Amino acid sequence: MLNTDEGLDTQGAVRRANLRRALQLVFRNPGTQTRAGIARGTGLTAATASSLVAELIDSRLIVEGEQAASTGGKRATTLSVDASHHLILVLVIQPTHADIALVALDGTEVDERRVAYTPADRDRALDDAVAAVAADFPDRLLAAGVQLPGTTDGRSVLESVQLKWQNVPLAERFEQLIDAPVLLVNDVDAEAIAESGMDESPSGYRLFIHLGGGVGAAVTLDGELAPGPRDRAGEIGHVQVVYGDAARPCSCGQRGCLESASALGAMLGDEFTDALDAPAISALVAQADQHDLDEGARALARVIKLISALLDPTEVVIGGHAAVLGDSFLDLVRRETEYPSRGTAHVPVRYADPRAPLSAGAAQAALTAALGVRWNPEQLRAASAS
Amino acid sequence: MLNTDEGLDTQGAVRRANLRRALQLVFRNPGTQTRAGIARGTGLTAATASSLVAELIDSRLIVEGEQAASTGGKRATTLSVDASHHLILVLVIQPTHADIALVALDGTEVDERRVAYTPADRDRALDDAVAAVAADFPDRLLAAGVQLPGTTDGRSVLESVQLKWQNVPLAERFEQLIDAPVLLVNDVDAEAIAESGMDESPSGYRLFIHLGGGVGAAVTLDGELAPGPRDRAGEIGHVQVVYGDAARPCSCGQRGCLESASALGAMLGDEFTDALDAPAISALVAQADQHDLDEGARALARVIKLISALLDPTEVVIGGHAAVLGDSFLDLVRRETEYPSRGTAHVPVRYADPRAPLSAGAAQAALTAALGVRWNPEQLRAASAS
DNA sequence: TCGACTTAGTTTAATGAATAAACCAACTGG
DNA sequence: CCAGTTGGTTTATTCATTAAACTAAGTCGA
Repeated sequence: MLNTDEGLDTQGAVRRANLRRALQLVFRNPGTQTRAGIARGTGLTAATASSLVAELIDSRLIVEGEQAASTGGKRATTLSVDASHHLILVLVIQPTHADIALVALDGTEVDERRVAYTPADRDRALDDAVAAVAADFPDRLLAAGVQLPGTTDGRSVLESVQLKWQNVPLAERFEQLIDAPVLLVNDVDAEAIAESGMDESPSGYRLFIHLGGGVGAAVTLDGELAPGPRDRAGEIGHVQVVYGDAARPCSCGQRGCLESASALGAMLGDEFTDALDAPAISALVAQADQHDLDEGARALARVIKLISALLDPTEVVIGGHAAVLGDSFLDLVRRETEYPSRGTAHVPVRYADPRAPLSAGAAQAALTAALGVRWNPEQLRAASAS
Repeated sequence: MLNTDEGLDTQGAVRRANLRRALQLVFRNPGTQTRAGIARGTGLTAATASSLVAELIDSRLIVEGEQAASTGGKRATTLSVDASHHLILVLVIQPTHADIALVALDGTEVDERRVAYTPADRDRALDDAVAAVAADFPDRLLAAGVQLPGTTDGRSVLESVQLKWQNVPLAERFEQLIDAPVLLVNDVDAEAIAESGMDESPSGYRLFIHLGGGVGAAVTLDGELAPGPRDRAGEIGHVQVVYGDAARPCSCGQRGCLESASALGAMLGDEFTDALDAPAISALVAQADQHDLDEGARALARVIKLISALLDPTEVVIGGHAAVLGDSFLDLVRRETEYPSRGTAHVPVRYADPRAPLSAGAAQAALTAALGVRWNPEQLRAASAS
C-alpha cells in the first residue's frame, strides 16, 4: 500500500501520494483532523478524502475519534493516529549492548529491551533479539530503524570503527527476520533528525553538530536528512581547523583537528567518556580549564562559519552532551560566529532540545521511509515523558 | 502542459510526469530515441509511449526523424529535439552591459545580442532589450534564465553589490514582458550547473568553486543545484581560513579571508581583473610570486577538506579563470586535500571543463525549470563550438 | 419554533490516463 | 516464402479522481 515506495507502476502512484498526504495531515493534527480538513488541506474533493480515510482506517493507520464541536454545521468526526496495531522497531546498537524500543504510531514506547553482548557473540545476540521481537509482535512490525555509530548508506554498514564492522549488509539480514523494511541510520544523523522533529515546521538547511567523545555533523533539509549519498558525510572530526603552535596532536595522528579542540574529551580532560552521567560531566565542567573551553569554542565556530557561508542554514544546533557546558560556552561560540563586517546575517546557534528520547531519530527516519510521514512535535515530547 | 509545475490538481499530474520522462529520454538520446525506446525506458506500455510522443510532437518539443536501421523487425522512427520553434532566452547581466542569447532546444544559439548601459539607464535598457526579443520571436519563448552576480531566490535579486540592487523582483518584471517563466540564477551557480551538465550522468554532491576577482562556491546534487533556500548560500569568500601572521587584510575589513588568499587578484596581483583575456592572465601567472600561489592553494584546500568531510562530494571542480594557473597549482591543492591518515577517501579535484559556453548554465537551469529536462553533454559541446 | 443557512460526509455518473490484448506493418533470416 | 521479431496503433477495460446531487446534523435569527 503506502509502503511500496516510488514504484515504476505509475498506476496507483497518485493514490499512494494522496494517501501519504492524507496520513501526514492526521499525523500533524492528531485528534483534531477531520475528513473535511483533509479535503481542504490537500485540495482534493471531499469524496476523495473520504475514500482515502476509509483506506487508511482499513490499514489500521488511523482511527475515528469523537465528534468535534460544531463550527456552524454538522459536527465532524475527528481522526487520530491508530496506536493500537502497527509498531516501529528501533534498535540502537552500541559496542557492548543494544537497546530495543517498540514505538507505536503515536510515538509512545510500547516495549523496551536491552541486549548485552561481547564482540564475539554480538551478531548472534542481535539476530536472536530481533527474531524474538518478531515472534512477540507477529504481523505488527511496520518498519525498523537501526541506529549505530559508523557510516551507512541505509542498507549496509559501510564502516564502523567502534563496532569493527565493514560492509555489513545489516538491513538485508534483519529483513529476513522481521518482514518489514529496515533502515540503517548513523547515530549523529539520528540525533539531528530527532532534533529537527522537535520543530513544528522545519524549513531550510539545519546544521547539527554532535559534541561528545568525538565530533560529528549532520545536515537536515526541511526536517529530513539532506538528500544525496551519505556514504561518508558528516565525518568532520578530523578536519584541521587549528594551525600553528595552538594545534594539538589528535588521536588520528594529525594535529589541530576539530576533535582535538572541541570534543568534550579535549575540553574536559581525558576523564570524560560518553558513558558518564550528567552530574559527573557537570563536575568535570566545573574544574575544566577555561582556556581549553575557549579554544574549543573558537575551533567549533570556525567550522560553523564556513559551513554557514556555504549552505546558509536557518539554524545551527549543538547536540551530544554539549548542553552541560552551559551558556558561557554557547555565548562564546555565538560571538565567534558573528560577522564583524558586511551585512551577512548572523546564524542562530543553540543547544539541542534535550527532550527527544534516544530512539526518536531512528524511529522518525523509519516512519518517514515507510509511510512518508513526520510526527508532530507534541507527540515526540509526550513520548519522551513516558 | 509540461510547464504547469507541481500543480495541486493531482489530476494530470501523472501525465505531466510521464511527459517529462519521455521528453528527457529524447533529450538524452536525440536522433536515436524511438517510441519503443521510450516505452522500455519508462516502463510504460507502447500505447502510452505513443500517446506521449504524439502530445510532445504536437507541442513542438520533439520531431520525428529518419527510420532507424532494423534490429530484426520493423524499422523504428527516430525522434529528436525540435529545434525549430521554442527558444530559451538567456540574459547575462553584468555591471556595464548584458549579453542576450537565444538558445534553441538542441542547444544551438539562434541569436546573440549585447546591451550596453550606464547604471542610470540600466533598468530601462534591460526592459527594452527583453521586450525587443519578445517582439522579434513572438510565441516562441519557452522560458528565460537570467544570470547575474548576487544572491537570488530565483524570483528576486536579494542583493547584488556589483549591480547595486536590493530586493528587486526581476522575474516578475520580465514575465510581464515575455509571457514565459523567468528564473534568476546566481552567476557562480550557473557556472556550476553548466559544469555539471558536461557530465553524462552526474550523481551525488559536487562542490564547485569559482576563482576570479572574488571567490564563490556552489553545490550541485545529481547535476542540479542542491535543493533548499539559496538566499545567501555560496558566499564563501569572506570566511576566515588563514590565521596568525600569514593572515592578510581583506577588502571586507577582516583578515585571513579565503578571498584574501585564493582569489586570483590575491594570487596574481592587483593588475588582475575578471575582464582580462586569457593571454594577459597567463602573463600575470608567469610573473606571479610562487609563495602567493602556494598560500592560495593551501587556503583553498582547507575549505575543500572541510566541506568534503561534511558532504562527501563525488568531485570538487575549480572554475572561473583558475585553469590558467596550470597543473602545479592544481597539484598543490590536491596534495593538501589528501588525508595523511585514516582510510578516508581522497576527493578528486579538477579544473572546470572550459567547453561550456557562458550562457549554458542559465539556459540549462531555465530548461530544467520549464520542462524538467537536462541537455545531453554532446549537445552542450556542439552548442559551444558554434 | 420554524426556516434559512452551514458544514460534514456519502453516493453516483462522468472523465482522464494508464493498461492489456489484439492487431497491423515492416523487416530479417533460414 | 514463411516463421519469427520488432515497431507501432487500435480498442476495451480498469483505476482514481472529479462534479454534482444528496443526506445528515448542526447554528442562528426572526
